[in-house]
Amino acid sequence: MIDAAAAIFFEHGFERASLSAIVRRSGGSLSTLYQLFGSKEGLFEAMVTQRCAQIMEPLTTPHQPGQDPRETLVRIARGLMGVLMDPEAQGLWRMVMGEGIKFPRLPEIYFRCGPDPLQTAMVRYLSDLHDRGIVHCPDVPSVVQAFCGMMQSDLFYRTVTGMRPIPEAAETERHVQKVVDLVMGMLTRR
Amino acid sequence: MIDAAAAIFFEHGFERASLSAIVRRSGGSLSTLYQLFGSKEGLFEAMVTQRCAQIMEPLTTPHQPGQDPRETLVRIARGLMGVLMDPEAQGLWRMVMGEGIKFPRLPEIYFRCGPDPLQTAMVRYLSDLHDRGIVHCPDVPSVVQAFCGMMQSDLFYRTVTGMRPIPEAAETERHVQKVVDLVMGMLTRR
DNA sequence: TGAAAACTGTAATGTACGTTACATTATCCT
DNA sequence: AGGATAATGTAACGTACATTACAGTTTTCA
Repeated sequence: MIDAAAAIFFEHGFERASLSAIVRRSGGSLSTLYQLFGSKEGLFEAMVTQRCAQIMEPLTTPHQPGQDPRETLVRIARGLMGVLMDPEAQGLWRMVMGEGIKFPRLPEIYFRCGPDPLQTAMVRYLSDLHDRGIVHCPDVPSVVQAFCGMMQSDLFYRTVTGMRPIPEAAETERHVQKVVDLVMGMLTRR
Repeated sequence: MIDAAAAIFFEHGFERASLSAIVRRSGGSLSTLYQLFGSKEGLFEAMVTQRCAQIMEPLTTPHQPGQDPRETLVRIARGLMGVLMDPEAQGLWRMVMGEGIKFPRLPEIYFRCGPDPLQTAMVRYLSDLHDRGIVHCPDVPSVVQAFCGMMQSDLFYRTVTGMRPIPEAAETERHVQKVVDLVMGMLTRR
């Protein structure tokens, strides 16, 4: 039933999504829906909570400090790119941005599941590299911020708004390489 | 009347905004609204079109090639930051991201008024500096993308979703300086 | 097996709101 | 001034939909 809710909510938005449509798709009954979630908002929150954890899960994998830094960054960037270009994750993003003011718990859940773990893991990883003298980076948080910001470029915004289709793998890979190049420049320069 | 529509739409979103509320606020009459705009969607589009041009206007100012590059970048970054942290612009952003799928004309209008002019102007400016040997930058578009991406950091996302209040001027200025530092690093390095 | 709990289908209720109709009033132009 | 044009106020219409009520059915499990 949460799957059906996700599909309908992500496609139409909160207000336009009708509970009858969700029930029709999920196969359950309206009564059970109210039994389980209490209200439309309850179902919405439960769905977002579940999907946040599920969609963002690839972003929480820790990084082994022994590997080549560039390869590690590329791996992280590819994982992030995969999430950014996932149609369901894009629906979730639109929900968080569009309904976040009406539902303050949405941004909380989103940041706690996605950006926060990714950024703390990256800060830990890069700080470790810096401490061991492998890279020189006096301001790790800023570099991590820069990395995340650069990943979410026009490519992402134009896709999430439907202005262009999901890009080919080659195009996302080019973007990954470009961002990692720029970040590596920030790490090795003096 | 467009002012009232903007206030109500930006605060509540398209579906939750009621035409009666807009009329009550604007002082006009429901009949005139339909006379002028034809429907709720018509008013919405007219409002977004008007506000896009108005809000994004500071981003379209051209740059004099004679000035110090860093100062120019700081000036651009401050202007962009001013727009990003403007409550009305944030409402517009939420509309474009949240309702863009239902209203494909919204992203079109938005990109044409905001990101597109800013980026082409910056590309022109930096290419000129490169051609004249003032900076070294073989891939200007990527640097411009990086600049725009870094400006829209967590600071912006957490503010636009209501997770934190509009930041103090000192905080935005720190962010401006940090981004410009990183971009200058991309321009001068080898 | 048999009762308790959970699930289902359908109908009813209430409400909010977009949209239209229409009669009335104000504004403009020559 | 006076007719044409636009603006206003109000009421009505229709619809979509969240929510509840209730009676019937299935599942669970001891």
